[in-house]
Amino acid sequence: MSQTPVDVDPRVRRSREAVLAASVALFVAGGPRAVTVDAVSEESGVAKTTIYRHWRDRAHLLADTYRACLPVVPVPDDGRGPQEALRDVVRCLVRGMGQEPTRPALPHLIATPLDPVESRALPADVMDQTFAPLVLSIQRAASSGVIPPDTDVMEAKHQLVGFIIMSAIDPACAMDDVLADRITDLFIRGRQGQGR
Amino acid sequence: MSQTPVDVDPRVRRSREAVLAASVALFVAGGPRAVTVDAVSEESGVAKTTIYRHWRDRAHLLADTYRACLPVVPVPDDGRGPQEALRDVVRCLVRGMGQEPTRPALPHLIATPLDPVESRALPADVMDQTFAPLVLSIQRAASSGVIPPDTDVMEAKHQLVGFIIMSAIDPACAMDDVLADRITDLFIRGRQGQGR
DNA sequence: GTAGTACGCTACGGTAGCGTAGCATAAACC
DNA sequence: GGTTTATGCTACGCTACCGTAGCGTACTAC
Repeated sequence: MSQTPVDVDPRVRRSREAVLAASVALFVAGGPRAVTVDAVSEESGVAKTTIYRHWRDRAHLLADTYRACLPVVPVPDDGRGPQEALRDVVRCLVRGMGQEPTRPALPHLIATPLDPVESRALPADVMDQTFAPLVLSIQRAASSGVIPPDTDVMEAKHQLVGFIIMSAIDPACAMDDVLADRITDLFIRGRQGQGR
Repeated sequence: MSQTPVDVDPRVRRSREAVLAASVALFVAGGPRAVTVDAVSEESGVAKTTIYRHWRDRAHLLADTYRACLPVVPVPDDGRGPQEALRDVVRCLVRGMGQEPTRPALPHLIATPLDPVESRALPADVMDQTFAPLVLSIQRAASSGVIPPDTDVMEAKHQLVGFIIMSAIDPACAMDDVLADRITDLFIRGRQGQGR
């Protein structure tokens, strides 16, 4: 639903894109609560009735808006070894989280799925998909010995994701490869020491 | 405003506590949006008019509700050295974040201050106060050499806070001293290696 | 050029929430 | 016991938002 096909009536295409752009802007600025159909209509210049011709109700519009705010992280190619793969994923994640519209939307991206009202049309695991490549990389790093083989993958995920997200929430923080590599290094070094 | 004095009309005391308990429950269950004056009135059994006799408007009620959801973390006593002080603070934080009502409210605690509508009566730095003792401990750890003296304190804060918060958001995660100490150890060990 | 279709506009009905007014009741204080 | 004060109750007016209906217009495709 987020991907509008190309071979479609250009009017439809235009409307859908305008609506989604407006709703993303509103979500970023004010969270799910700000994404009202009336506000989206006003902001986008698309009539409210037209919005309802493309989305069943507000919940479905919000679901697409939510997805549009998430960064796309490619699965690691693993060609140059597990450590480099992990490094690449963290870089992508840091860059993705640092970009518009993800960065300013981040707190809302976290809270929305927890809201029983706002999350009505949201699949439970939308956010997880974003971090799936990271989890994969952690598993590979563990099974290849870059970090201990008995590493608790979920714990490691919390460690990395938490670091990244908190950095992204801090507006003073530069979300670049320097930070990404630092996050990766601190992570690996902490786990390479003795003990589990 | 969150602390009702003891030497006050017991009716006032009762009303305030019932209202706050109800609004916290609603906030936990559904975020700031669920904290409507009507819902709080219904849930608490306190008349809406009475609520407005104690809180100027909904925004002020929500501000007190928000504060009531934050854990209180004592400043480290530093008697047994900076490393143990850091360990203690992380333990308190992990325990605090793992408890009701903080844990289930966490996503909303993060998102609410970012919402221009909901945060109307919220001071900008309410959340920061919760982590102030941690920042202090990190600074002491740095100046005493437990971690490198040129440590970026804010970065270290993101690292620790992120880890803790992500763990608390995962309902499968046990928020106990074992986890706290692991977080501290991974943190210190990662920073003790060579390089900054 | 013509048929089909997407769109804009206006006007609804319904609901939920905010904050207030006025008055009766019950509890606390002395 | 009598006064003060907090509370409960009902009923408002106002606003914002949801989702729909009907009709005329403009664009697209062929």
